[in-house]
Amino acid sequence: MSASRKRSGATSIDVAALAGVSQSAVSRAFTPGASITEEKQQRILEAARKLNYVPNSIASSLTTKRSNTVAVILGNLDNPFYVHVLQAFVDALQAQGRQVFTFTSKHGETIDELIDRVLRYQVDGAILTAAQLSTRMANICHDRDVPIVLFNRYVPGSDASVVRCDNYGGGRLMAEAFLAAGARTFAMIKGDPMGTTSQDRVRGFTERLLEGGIGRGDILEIEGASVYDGAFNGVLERFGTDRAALPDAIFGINDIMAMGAMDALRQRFDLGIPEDVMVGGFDDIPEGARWPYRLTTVRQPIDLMVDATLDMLGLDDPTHVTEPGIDRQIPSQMVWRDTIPRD
Amino acid sequence: MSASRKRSGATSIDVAALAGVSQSAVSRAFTPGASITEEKQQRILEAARKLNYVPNSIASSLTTKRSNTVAVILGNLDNPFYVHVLQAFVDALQAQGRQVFTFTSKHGETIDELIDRVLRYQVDGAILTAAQLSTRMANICHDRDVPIVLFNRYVPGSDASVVRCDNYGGGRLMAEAFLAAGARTFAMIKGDPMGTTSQDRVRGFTERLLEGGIGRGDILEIEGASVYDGAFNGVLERFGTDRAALPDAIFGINDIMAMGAMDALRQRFDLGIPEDVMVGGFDDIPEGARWPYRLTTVRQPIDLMVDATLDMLGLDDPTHVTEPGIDRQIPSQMVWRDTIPRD
DNA sequence: ATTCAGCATGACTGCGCATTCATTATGAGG
DNA sequence: CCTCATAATGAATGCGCAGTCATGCTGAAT
Repeated sequence: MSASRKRSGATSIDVAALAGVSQSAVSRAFTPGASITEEKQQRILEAARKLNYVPNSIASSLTTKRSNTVAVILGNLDNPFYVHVLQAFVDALQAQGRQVFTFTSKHGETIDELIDRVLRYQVDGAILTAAQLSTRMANICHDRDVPIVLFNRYVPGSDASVVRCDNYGGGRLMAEAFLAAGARTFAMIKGDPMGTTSQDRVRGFTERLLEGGIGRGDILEIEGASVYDGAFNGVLERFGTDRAALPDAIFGINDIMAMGAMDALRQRFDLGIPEDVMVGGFDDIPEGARWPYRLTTVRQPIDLMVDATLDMLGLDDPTHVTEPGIDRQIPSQMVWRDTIPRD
Repeated sequence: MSASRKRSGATSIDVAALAGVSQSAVSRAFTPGASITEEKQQRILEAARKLNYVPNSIASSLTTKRSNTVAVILGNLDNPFYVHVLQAFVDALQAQGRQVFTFTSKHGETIDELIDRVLRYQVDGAILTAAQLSTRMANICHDRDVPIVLFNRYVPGSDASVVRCDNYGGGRLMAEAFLAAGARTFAMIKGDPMGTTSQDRVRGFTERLLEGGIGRGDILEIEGASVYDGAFNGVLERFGTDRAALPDAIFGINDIMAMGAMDALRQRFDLGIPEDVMVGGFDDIPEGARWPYRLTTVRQPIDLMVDATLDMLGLDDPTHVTEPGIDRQIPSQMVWRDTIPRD
């Protein structure tokens, strides 16, 4: 047991020697559909088992130029929605025989440095669920034939591929739901001001309210930083103890913030929801469906979005050409539960 | 432009040609501490930038036999605790310049098949936060010098390295807390019956209660499947509408189940916590600290556990020998909040 | 029996880089 | 000004595997 790391293990040559065949044969034995007799393959597999041989994907990637890995780039996981997204991607990609590299954008790191790290590992594709993509990096990835799909975000004016939920339309849906329930004064808990997702939902919501005859002054905006605590504290700070200042309806730009807002309303004001204030969310995370919340929300169909993303990545199609600028919007949909009265 | 995947990009040879140096020099330019003049390095870096050159880690790994990747093997992410664990590992590993392969054990896949997939990718180490490890696979990994650390689980009788919280002791702590608060009848919401973590907590809890003079008959056991819904439904089913059957105290073997139990108690019985029933959890996830719960719990110090795990992996120490059978237990600790009365 | 298609097989090459080795350039000390 | 140690450099090699190519082999068809 030398103290030096050898990280050796048997190679295909060792297996070949033991099985009395060529190295090529070993390679074929581990390649589905390769030209090799059943009997010889069994013999090789047997030898491999004896030697605890495991094919070296790294070496394999070097010749095939495909690593069978995909990068999933995440922000933080404080929003459960992205946990579900991650899980969905990992499951779907593993089912395709691909492994997932999980990247998070480190504090103080630019997106370009991040993508640089990603590219070094020769991923077959990258999915961005956080951070933006610079034009320069988009070009580099394009040159290298590494498809990139932005998940639920886009860069205005860029021609990057994006899959997203109809955030604008979803915002409108929520506004309609509130209006139908008779609300006349509103508050929005906004997320990351840089996020296009948040912006679109805000825009859809606001525009629909204005169309419904609501005055701009009756639409409050509260910063929520896209996390539970941000919304909880945002509501407390905004309304202090001034119960009278509360609007008829509060729209949390995502479920986790809507939940934070609900908790704040209940704790501070002991408010009834929806009797005293209605609340709406966005995402439809399972957590929001739980009893203390029973949140009425707009669903982002994760599975459809994930499927669309993988499809757009085009990993299995050798003739696939990543057409630039495809922007696939998956329709959102109201999910009625108990936080907005319905007829 | 061709439809065929080339996945090319410039290589170190291209850069060398442009910069008018040898390929070796390019390699050195990208290797911190290598022997190269500042001026030449700058020239090379400049050429690399022009060509959009990014070093190929795959090729590099082939010669160095180190991939700078670590596998983190997860079960499902329904328990937020493991989300925080994942995040902690990703952050810590990225800070070391390593990338994370995220694996989940697929339905119907044996752990051996999983480890096989992991090994193919030549990870420098593996962290198991889910699934068990067979002796055979432990041996293979040992042969190949791939360190494995079990996170919060162990295989009795095996000599795998493990880092875990003092689950047994934590169970005892919770029992003591309940006893001190005057509880005499108890229920436990148990998690995965196969999980050593769950078993240890149950054992510590039960033993301490028995020592405290509680009769076995006064300790109910409820299956909770380690998830919120399991606990929520488990409580509803167990107690039906029979409020009188409720114990003085309920121990959720992890926080998310304790939260499920609390919601069930409040919804079904409109119970006051802790006035009518006390509740304790385990993990100390941030979600449990939120207002509607304010859960008194036992903390698993994630950061310490993660540090210990990485330390035990010994990735940076070339002389590191993965000693078998090290079982590092991190002390757990009571976190008092509002679900158990305290003097 | 002869021919030829089609599969099975092994020798060989190269993927992109790090590393060794031998050589040359540089600088410190006498 | 010379010597020797040290740094800098490039040519060459090999990591483990998948492909390519040429050859051998089997069996069906003539």
